[in-house]
Amino acid sequence: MDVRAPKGTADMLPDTARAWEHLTRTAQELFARYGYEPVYTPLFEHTEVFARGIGEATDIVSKEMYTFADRAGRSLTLRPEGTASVVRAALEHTLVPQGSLAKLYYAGPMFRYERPQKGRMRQFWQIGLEALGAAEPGVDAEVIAALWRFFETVGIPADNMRLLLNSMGDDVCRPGYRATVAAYIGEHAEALCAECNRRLDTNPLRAFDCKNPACAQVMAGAPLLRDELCEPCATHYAEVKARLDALGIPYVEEPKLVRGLDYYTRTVFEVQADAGLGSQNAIGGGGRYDGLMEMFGGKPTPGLGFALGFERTLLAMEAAGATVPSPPRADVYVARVDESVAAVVFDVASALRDAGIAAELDHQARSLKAQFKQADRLGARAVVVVGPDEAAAGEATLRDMSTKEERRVALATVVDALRALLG
RNA sequence: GUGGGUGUAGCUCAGUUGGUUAGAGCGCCGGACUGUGGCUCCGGAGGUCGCGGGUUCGAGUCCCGUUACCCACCCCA
Repeated sequence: MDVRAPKGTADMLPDTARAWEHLTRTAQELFARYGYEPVYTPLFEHTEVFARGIGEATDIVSKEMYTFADRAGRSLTLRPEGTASVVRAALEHTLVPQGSLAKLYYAGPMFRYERPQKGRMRQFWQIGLEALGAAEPGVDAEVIAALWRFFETVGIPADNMRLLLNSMGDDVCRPGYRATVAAYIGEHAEALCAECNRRLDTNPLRAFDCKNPACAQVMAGAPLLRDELCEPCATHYAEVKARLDALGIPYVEEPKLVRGLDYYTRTVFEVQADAGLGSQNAIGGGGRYDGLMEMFGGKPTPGLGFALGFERTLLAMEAAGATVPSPPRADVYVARVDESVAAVVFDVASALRDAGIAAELDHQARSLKAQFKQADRLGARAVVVVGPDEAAAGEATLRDMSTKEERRVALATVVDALRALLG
């Protein structure tokens, strides 16, 4: 049997798992302050949820989904992102009745069949947040602020990040702009790569993302949506920027920022961090999707959200020297001099644990010296030693690891004595 | 899907123009007048040299294939 985890997946070993718990805990505390509540949706959905929500022509749907048939023949897909599922759940459970606002966040694994590289896995972990029901620009600023503050909170300095911002317009102004860009591409077909030409019909705006130097040069001269937004979109965009300015959150307007998921409208944003990352430098991103709920058959409901990548965030944190808290693994180590007192030691450790004190003991009949070394490694502040002498007297020796002071206490008072010692 | 790089002890890596029992550091275990830590010293365990062919008297060292991982393109968190 091959014991290696499947390509593109990774076991979250203790250090990484602790980091994940730290980030999710940080998200819980921070997002709660912004009024968001947790939500968990299934790891797989009917394929249609993603196919229609994200867009048939997108890379994610056309070539990166883990799609399979279950035993009853249903076509299911492992979620490649979280927004479509949350919106589907909001529709199913009417989380956004007329005039209300649903503020939700989630955390968990996502799946995309891609070639793994630095910061890109087939199973990767995201924390995301969605605000459904509000069209006002203030929500855009709130969501972006939550994302930005999250990164700052986990220790990525603002100087190491940059927030890219753009508006993609809406149903009123985007179609016209799209046609304009398509026409522009048509005029410069000769100078553009095959991929850009191929996307002329499906998604011409993606040509702005093309890293082919020739394409980039041509697209640099293309008309910008920013200059052709309809009045409402232009006003909305200006308002979002004003709110961000007021919050003191720095952003860079990036007219060429075009997200790869079809559902985005108006505000789109991305946070990039260079230090520690490879070419996958987007640690978080998102945008507004005012037409998504309707696309699923619901009433027109505005909304927006973001997702941030756990693995990439961790890389950026490490590069910034940010650390994950790692509490001592044991407050107390209960050591035994020989096997004759194994039962006594076990009882003492159990009593400590029942009393809420993290206690560890030896299970391998190791030497006392080895037990002390272990106590040291675990960060134990005290060691309780029990040997034949102590056992015979119904006592234990209690050693304060920092002062090296030792004293004998009755077994019955060990818990209280340690409570006092540990403070 | 395309391209490049790398696969030697648990981890990070050395291994000379192919030549006898494959090494180091860290980690782990044990010991330093035998019931005690963080330092130091000593000792020990631990390796199908990714896998399969081939060349050769002889391959970790050369050739071919294969597989895994890494990085990049692409795309995205």
